[in-house]
Amino acid sequence: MEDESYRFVHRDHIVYIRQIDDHKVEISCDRHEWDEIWSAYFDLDRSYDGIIDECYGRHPFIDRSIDCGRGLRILRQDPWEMLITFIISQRKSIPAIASSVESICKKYGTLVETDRESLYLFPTPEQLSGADADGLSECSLGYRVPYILDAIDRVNRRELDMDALFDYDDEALLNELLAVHGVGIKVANCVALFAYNRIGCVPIDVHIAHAIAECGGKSPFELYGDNAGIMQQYVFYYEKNAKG
DNA sequence: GATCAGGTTTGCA
DNA sequence: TGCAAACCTGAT
Repeated sequence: MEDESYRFVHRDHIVYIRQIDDHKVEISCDRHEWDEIWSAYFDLDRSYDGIIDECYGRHPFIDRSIDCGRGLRILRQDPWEMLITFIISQRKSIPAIASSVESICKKYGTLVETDRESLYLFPTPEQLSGADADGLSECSLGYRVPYILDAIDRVNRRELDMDALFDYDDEALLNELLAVHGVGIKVANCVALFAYNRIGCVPIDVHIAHAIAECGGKSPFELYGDNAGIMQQYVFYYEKNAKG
């Protein structure tokens, strides 16, 4: 934002956070909303320092990634939004993904006025229930349109209950997600990790695959059990941003 | 104009 | 079970 604060949106909640100095931040919401919504969203109950202490020293490539990515956290984002967003993500660049998601928000989502700006929320399954192939095509979704329609249909028919999936174990959760047309193993793991906080799940995209190849073709993530997904995040950041 | 981008499906050994 | 080819579309 222009005043250098960051905006976060979770369902119909919006918060602005601005860093004041190394130890202070300014937060736009009240204590109650912070405790009810944002504390969980930022995964604040989890000690990332503790996880790093536990994991550090097992593999040189991972150690290097941790050194570059210290401070990263896995957000607990909305499952429905993550499902649709990661279906869209396949064979798209990040700017193209953002553009498509923005188009969907603007076309189907609710307009919200905060004291700083107006923006469109990500549409609920109900709001998308009226979407058709022509409308979705206008969001530059290409061959993903029938995938999105299947996801919308499954949720609105209650064949897929995004909230109920919180109670499933990892394997059952992945299987439910994989049943959606256009959802493969990578997208399913992304939703599991970034929406359901399954930090043992490791989405393998081109960057992670490249990292594994650099490790002689043997996945270093097997060394970390339930924390493998967090190591994946450090490696992803390292491969994409910090390397070289 | 060709190639690629945070994959998945489909078809065929 | 395993491996290519095909797939929409915008960016480089």
